[in-house]
Amino acid sequence: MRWNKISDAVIRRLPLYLRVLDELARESDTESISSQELGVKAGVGPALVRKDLAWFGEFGKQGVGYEIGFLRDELRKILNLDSKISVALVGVGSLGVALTRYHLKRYAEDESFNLELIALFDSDPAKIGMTVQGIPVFDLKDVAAQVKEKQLKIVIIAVPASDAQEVANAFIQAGIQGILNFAPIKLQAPDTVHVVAADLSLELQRLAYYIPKYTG
Amino acid sequence: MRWNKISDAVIRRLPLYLRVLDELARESDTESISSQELGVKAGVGPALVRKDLAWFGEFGKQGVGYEIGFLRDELRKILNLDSKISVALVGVGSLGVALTRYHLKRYAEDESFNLELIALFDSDPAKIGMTVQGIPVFDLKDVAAQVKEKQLKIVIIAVPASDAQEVANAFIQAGIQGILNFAPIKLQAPDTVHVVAADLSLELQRLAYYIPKYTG
DNA sequence: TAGATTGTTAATCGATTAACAATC
DNA sequence: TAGATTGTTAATCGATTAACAATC
Repeated sequence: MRWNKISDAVIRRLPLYLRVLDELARESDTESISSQELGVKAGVGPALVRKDLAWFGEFGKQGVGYEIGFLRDELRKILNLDSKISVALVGVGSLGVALTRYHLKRYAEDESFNLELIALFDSDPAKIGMTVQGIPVFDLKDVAAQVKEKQLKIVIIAVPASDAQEVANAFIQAGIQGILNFAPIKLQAPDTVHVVAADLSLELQRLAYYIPKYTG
Repeated sequence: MRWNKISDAVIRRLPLYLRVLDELARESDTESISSQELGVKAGVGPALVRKDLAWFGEFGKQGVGYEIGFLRDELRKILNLDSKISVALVGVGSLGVALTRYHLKRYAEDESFNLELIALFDSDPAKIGMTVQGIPVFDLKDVAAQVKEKQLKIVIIAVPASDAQEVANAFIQAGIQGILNFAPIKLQAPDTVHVVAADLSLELQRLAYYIPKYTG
């Protein structure tokens, strides 16, 4: 499936819809849901819900709404979550380990979270060869070989800012497709590689703007 | 300082500019920077840089640009980062501990990261009374008292999704102003409390969209 | 002064919302 | 059939970019 140039604003709402549908499929016994209801649960207007979905096909029935299980399956397909995607994580420090645990928990609990963390990387000889939560830690030197062998598609970067670009380069070179970056720097990458910034400190600094200096 | 209704799109670029200016102040010996150069370094168009800054005042000189140290100081004031803001974190699991370490590192390394983590919370009696990286762990029952006593303004939520809303309610009740939420649920909060979602699994699912099924 | 760059207004672009014919 | 709700087009809203007079 290939659609031409759908806005990122649309794409970031799809996992939100998917989460609502997963929950409904689990906990509700209703068969269908209207754009109105889905919008309320996702925090989005009903017209926007319909417009977002309409980019990918006609999934609803007039007068009825969307069949929950069907729409969930379609969204999984659209998001490439209908088959497993292999994920790596680099930087087995406390953040890396915590993210590994977090990831495994999401994988276990959320049916639509079809991203499987199967390889960790570090440069510390004391860590290489270990397993963390059952996942092996490889030498950073083996990135190229492992990306190829394990068909790794996405890498989570949890190394210090000073190492992040170099590490990213190694994975880009090896043919990774997506990067989730926790280091507080802007990574340079070709247009073919999608980079998502998870920059905690920027978010906190932004939050500070909304804190009135003198409360009360 | 009070400006009326400046768009969130503007606010989220300010910490980015501030980061560039901090780096320039440290590593460069030039006095000033043009909107052109600042834009390149922040990944933003020059006209947008000027428009963003112009919301808050006239900080530049025609024909010259912006004086780096001055603009940095002004941005710190605008973002309320010119004086310390007290931050709490709840959920002293592996993610909470990792975020604590991450936070302390940012605080030590980044001059403009004036958000000080001074209190941790958990409900596990085995953790209450401990310190993590020198920061005390309090009982969740003491939220109200500690928020008041320590003037806590922001809380980082790193508890399981099932507990997140309840925990958020306790902090909201106690008068917290901002929440950074790592739990994979949409928190309900009054308009007076600013909530930022740090939802790792949504970001990864979004990234999956951009991964072509068959590579090569 | 001449060249450069700001702050700001007008033009453009893109995203959201409103409205409604089609139809289940 | 009558009521409800989709998919889609048109209207609105908001954000970014272009252009340029003011001025350092």
